[in-house]
Amino acid sequence: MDRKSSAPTLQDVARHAGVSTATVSRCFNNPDRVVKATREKILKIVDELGYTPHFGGRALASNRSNTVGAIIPTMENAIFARGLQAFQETLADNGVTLLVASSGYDPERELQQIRTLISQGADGLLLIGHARPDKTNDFLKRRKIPCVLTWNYRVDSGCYSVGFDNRKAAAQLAQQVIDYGHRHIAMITGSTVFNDRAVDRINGVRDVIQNAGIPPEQMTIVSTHYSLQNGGDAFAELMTQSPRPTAVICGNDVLATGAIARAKAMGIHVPGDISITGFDDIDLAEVIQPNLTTVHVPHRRMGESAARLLLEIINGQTDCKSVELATEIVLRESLGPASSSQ
Amino acid sequence: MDRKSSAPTLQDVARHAGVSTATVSRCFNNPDRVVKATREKILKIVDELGYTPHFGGRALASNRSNTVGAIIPTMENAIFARGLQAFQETLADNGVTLLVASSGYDPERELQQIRTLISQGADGLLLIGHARPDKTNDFLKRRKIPCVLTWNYRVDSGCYSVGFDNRKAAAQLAQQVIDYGHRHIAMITGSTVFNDRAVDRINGVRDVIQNAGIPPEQMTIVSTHYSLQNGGDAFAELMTQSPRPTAVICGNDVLATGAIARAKAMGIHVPGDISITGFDDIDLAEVIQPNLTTVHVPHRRMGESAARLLLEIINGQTDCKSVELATEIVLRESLGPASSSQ
DNA sequence: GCTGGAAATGCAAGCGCTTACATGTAACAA
DNA sequence: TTGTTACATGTAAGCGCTTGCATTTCCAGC
Repeated sequence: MDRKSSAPTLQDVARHAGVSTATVSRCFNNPDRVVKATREKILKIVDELGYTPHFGGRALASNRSNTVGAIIPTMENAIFARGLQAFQETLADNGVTLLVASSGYDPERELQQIRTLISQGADGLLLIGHARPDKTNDFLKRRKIPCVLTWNYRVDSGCYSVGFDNRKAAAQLAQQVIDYGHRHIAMITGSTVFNDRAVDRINGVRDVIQNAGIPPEQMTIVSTHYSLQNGGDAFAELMTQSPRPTAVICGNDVLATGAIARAKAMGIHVPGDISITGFDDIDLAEVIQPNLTTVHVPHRRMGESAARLLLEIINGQTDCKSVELATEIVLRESLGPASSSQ
Repeated sequence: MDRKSSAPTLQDVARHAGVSTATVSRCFNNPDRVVKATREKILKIVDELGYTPHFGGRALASNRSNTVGAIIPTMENAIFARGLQAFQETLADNGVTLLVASSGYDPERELQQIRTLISQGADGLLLIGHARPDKTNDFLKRRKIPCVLTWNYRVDSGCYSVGFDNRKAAAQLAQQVIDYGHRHIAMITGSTVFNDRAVDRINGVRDVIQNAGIPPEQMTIVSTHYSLQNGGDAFAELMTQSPRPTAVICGNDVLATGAIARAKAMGIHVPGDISITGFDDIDLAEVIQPNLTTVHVPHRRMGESAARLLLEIINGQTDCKSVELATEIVLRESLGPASSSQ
């Protein structure tokens, strides 16, 4: 890499400015410990040379990288994008860079990504959810890696978390569905393997159903990967059932949108013939016809809070607190009264 | 950071394995230069200790980071997500890690991000589009930073690029609009400041309009930031014009979707009263009612090609070639014949 | 059992930076 | 003037790793 060989170093700056490397270094890290005239001279040279500090050297010498990592299941869908964007912005405001990797919902790959990010010098990590293999948890614990788990609030896991109560939120939504008179309810959910959000949402729905006197085993659950296509396919599968459900509760807005699109294609009217609900309240939810009744998740606030918490942990503050955020049911068109055609 | 102090080092591994640090290092970087028995012994220790190489040290010593950076305008919308995901996957297959930052369409911030990523040790960069301030181009050139510019194919810029011809694609789409009999055409576009994609798309439309004998200055162009809300607002603004356009060509699918949603809210029928087109062919396009006529962009292939090209450049291959990808007009419901009501 | 040479391993010099400590300098009180 | 203090700057020792070169080990061929 001849780029590197042509990159100016602290040395170069020091030489040109006629000072020692220590002074240049201080000029960046403790500006007030360098007298103004010197500082200006140095900064001028820095500018002329186009000097940028070398991360590796810095990390090596200071044992600090000012970098944190985030591993999300996928970048491809909007669910995580907004929260991540806010996370990144908040970090940037504090001079911290974000490294992003995506695991494709694969725990093995997640561990590998964690290792990579840590060896890249990440001072801390943002991860999604609490469910992961022991191997991963051991690694995090053994290395004492500052870590915040998001998208699900949980206190028992011994880790900091910023998120919301997926079970409660799903229950609230399910209660609405029940209140609309639905008794035959089905679910389309993402894979539940190492996905505590999905599991909690299912359990939330189960809680309510049971409470309403509906035998929980009567609720069909189709599990699939999150995509419009899969949401549609799962919906079609459910429509072969008899008796046909009058409401389909989907694990997220993507699945729900796929389901609605398929319903239309099958000539099934939503919500006239069947009600469909989502989760997340991404843009899609407001745009699809009929609009999606869903659970609004404060993605941006979640990202910001996670960033702040992670920075506190990294800085060794002792009074760090996990944050539970509230969600909100958004009633739109896709949920209506149970059709009497059953 | 006590994490660091507790992290095992190459030294530790070497000591435990009873070999020198050089051997351990070689064991990772030139496995065949270490005899099998030794290698196995070392790997066992590595596993026991949970050793992960320290990126900083490695980067410092080897002058190579196996990391590339990408700076995208925003993570919040799906446009870049899919391409980036493919980019990342291809890199990962080659043992390279991706660092992502987003600039919020701000050239100043983009430069700052570039600096950060480079000092983080990025061996190369993926950037969006070709238009940026001289300052930025100078920096890239002076540092000889391996770089591929995407989302727009262009040969003149002296940089490698992987993308498509925005102007031609927009022209093809506009031709369709003309062919449907539209004469009063308006555009909603993203900001054109340092956004060559937006500029090219406008020019593509202009080319065709002019060719069709319509005075180009007759085409109203509303420029705004990409968001559903803004797309809707811009659409409402256009509807106050007289004569009212019969077709609105939008700079991307997000704007177009916002426009369609607003049209519905205003009681304007698409495509009966007015036609609307998009660009990108993101998921949204197939899901919105009416489906969006748009330009399909091969996002995943673009990401993969960009990754391969960037890796070649970094590895010093001499026969690297920019890649032009084809786009495709996707005719769906939102484009129809010009209404005769004018 | 030697010898020569290839293969395996060790040695040690940095890579660019930070930082504890040493040194130099100026301002001021006595 | 001298001693004291406070502050600006310099000196140099690593941080964890790679790698050119030196050294050791091993074994084929005699």
